[in-house]
This record gives sequence, structure tokens and C-alpha cells, in this order.
Amino acid sequence: VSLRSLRYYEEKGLLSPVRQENGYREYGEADIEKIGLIRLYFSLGLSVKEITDFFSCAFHDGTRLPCLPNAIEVGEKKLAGIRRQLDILRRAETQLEEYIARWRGQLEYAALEKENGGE
Amino acid sequence: VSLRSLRYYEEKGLLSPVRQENGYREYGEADIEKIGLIRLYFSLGLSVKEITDFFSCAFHDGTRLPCLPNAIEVGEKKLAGIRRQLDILRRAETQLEEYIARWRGQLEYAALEKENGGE
DNA sequence: GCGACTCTAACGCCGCGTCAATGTAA
DNA sequence: TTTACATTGACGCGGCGTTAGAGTCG
Repeated sequence: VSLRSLRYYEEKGLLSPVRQENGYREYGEADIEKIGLIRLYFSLGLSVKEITDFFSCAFHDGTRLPCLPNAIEVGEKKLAGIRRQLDILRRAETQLEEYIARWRGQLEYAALEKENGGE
Repeated sequence: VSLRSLRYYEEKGLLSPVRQENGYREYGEADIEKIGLIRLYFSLGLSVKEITDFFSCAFHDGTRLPCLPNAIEVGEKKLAGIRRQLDILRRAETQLEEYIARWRGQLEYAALEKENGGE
């Protein structure tokens, strides 16, 4: 986790580490844990706002049940987005494979042409 | 293709449509073709710079063969990147599926608790 | 007083979306 | 004149990388 990322999370209100007298940040265990969650959520494709929503959900006086339907909804939207992205990437993969194969073919053909032309 | 995109391509030197007397842009057939290529390359995950490289390759006095190895190299790197991204997304997909399933479970459990507690 | 660390503040990236202000065509 | 186009210019997004200038610790 880069320094800049931590700064960013804090700037966005996702994180609020305690400050020492000098102004230096002190990351407690809870912060570390939270950072892990943040990274996880980011890796799932969530945005800052969605993550803050999740957090405000999770830490609102223990009763996080009313948030569950919302979480499920957001999660499903994200899932749909991920699947769309997967589709796109898979298509790009096969396309690119074809292109590369074609280029290789052109290279070989050019090599042959050179050989025969050099005779 | 949005107007802004065309402006952007032009701004980046990917495109240079002829101007009419009034200053209006005129997109010829070659431009249209080029736009298609640009979109294709973008969809394959290439950056502006890589696309310009490809173009300077393709239009450098007909002999584009010396560019092929380069193109293949770039292509393979992109392919590797795409595959990494696919991996990440696939993981995110299953993770998210698990999370959602768990949330659903919690919801059901909560509903049952309420029923029983109400008795 | 030096080097290794920290801090804040700010700009840059990329592929555009989205205004605002102005000019031109029909 | 209105109205529907076109133009340039600028800011905004998101998740940071990176630099600059100043402070702080050992």
C-alpha cells in the first residue's frame, strides 16, 4: 500500500489515523484492518463513495441489518459491471491473439520472400 | 463516437481532418477508417502513445515490416496485461458472488429471527 | 549539521463528459 | 431573426504517481 494511497483514503474520509504531537500519523490495528477492507473493496471494483457507504453502514451503532439490502443491490450492480468488463476483456483477448498470430504470419512470409528473392 | 473523442484524438495527433474555409472539420474516408482503427486499438487496451507508434509505423513510407516485431512485442505485453486483468476480475467475480450469497443468508436469518422473536 | 524520514500542497495522468462563450450556416 | 449547428477553451472525474518545499527525528 503506497503512502499516497493512504493519504488519499484519509482525504476521502475512509481513514482517520490518530496524530502524534509532531503531527505524524499513527496507524493502529483498527486502521490496518480497515485498510485491508478498503483494498478488498477497491479490488472488487467499488468506488470511494460506495465504500464510505458500506462503512457508514457497518459502524452505525452495530445494527447493520437495514444496510444489507442496499449492500446486496450495490453488489449485484458491481457484479453485472464486472461481468460486462469480463466480456469485453475476453473479446479483446481473442482479438489480440488473432492479430498477433497474423503479424507472426506476415513476418514469416516476409522472411521467405527475402530468401527466395535473394536467390 | 462522441464529438469530444474526435477532438481528443485530434488533440493527441492521432487524427488530422482537413479544415474547410470556415474552420469546420471535414472527415474524409481515410479519417473514418482511421477512427475505426483507433477505436479498435483502444478497445484492445492500447494507450494513445502506443497507437501513435503503430500509426507512425504503418505510414512510414510503405515499409512497415521493421515495425512488426515491435508490434508483436507490444501486443504480447498488452495480452499479458489483459490476462492479468482477467484473473483479477474473475477473482473479484467469485468473491463478490460469495459476499452476496452471505449477505442474502444474513437477511434470511434475520427474517427468521424476527418471526421467532415475535412469537 | 547531515541524512532519513515525515508533513502539506499542488500538478499530472488518461479518455473522455460536460459546461460556457463565441461563431457560422440555413 | 431564430435556430441548429460548429468552434475553442476550460474544468471535472478517480485512484493514485510524482515533485516541491518545509519540518522533525536520531
